Amino acid sequence: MLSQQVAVDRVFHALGDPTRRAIVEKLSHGPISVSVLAKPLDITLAAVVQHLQILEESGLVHTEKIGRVRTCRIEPKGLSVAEKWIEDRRSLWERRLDRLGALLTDPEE
Amino acid sequence: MLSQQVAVDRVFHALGDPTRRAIVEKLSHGPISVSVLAKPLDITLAAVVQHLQILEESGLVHTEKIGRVRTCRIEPKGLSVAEKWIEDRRSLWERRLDRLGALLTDPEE
DNA sequence: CTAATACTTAAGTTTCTACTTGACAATTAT
DNA sequence: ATAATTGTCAAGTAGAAACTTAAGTATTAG
Repeated sequence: MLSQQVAVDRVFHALGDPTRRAIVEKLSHGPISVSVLAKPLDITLAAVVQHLQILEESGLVHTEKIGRVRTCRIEPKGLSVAEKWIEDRRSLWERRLDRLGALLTDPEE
Repeated sequence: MLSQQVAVDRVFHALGDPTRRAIVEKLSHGPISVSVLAKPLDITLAAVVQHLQILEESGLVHTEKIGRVRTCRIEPKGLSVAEKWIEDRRSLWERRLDRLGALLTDPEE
């Protein structure tokens, strides 16, 4: 069971790179092979494969090799790790503002 | 007017670093000064200031100096840039699955 | 006035990351 | 069988990023 901390680290590290985000963007339109993925990205296929490894380890992408073709698709659970982290921060911040507002309009402590 | 593309790049780059995420986490509990922020992070104050510059340029954090103390607080708009990017990917992916499901259960094209 | 606090800035170091090259393996097409 | 396609792997390189050190500035406390 991978700690949530580590999962968050990996997901945000993965999304920190613009090329990897471009890959996720592409895959959000549907699954495609590694070479199709690589074509518009002006880096070598080997570099794309390295990005895919990071994306897969982070849980953002799932890949499956059939014959000589590896097909890649988005793993929505990966994205939700990042989404949850953000929402948690926001909710803490907003709760704090609420408490502060309550204290200002209704100062009974 | 900062292009949305650049904003997304900066925000995800900023969130890609664990120390900067720790800073955002701390700040989500309320505004604090640079030195208070630095205390639990075993890096020098200078390093923290450098992270804060990146966080501020990305729009995730706002700081204000009064006297000799710089107070830092979260800027929720920054987080929403990241949130929106994620939600956009997810919605594309889910729409695609819907179309696919419709085609399977109701194949009239 | 002096000392302590709270940063700020610049420069240098180290560590990490993305990328390339080149050789190779497996699968599919001719 | 041979060639083309699709991807894999390891090693090396260049540039970016994180961090430190050291010296300096502005503000506040004693």
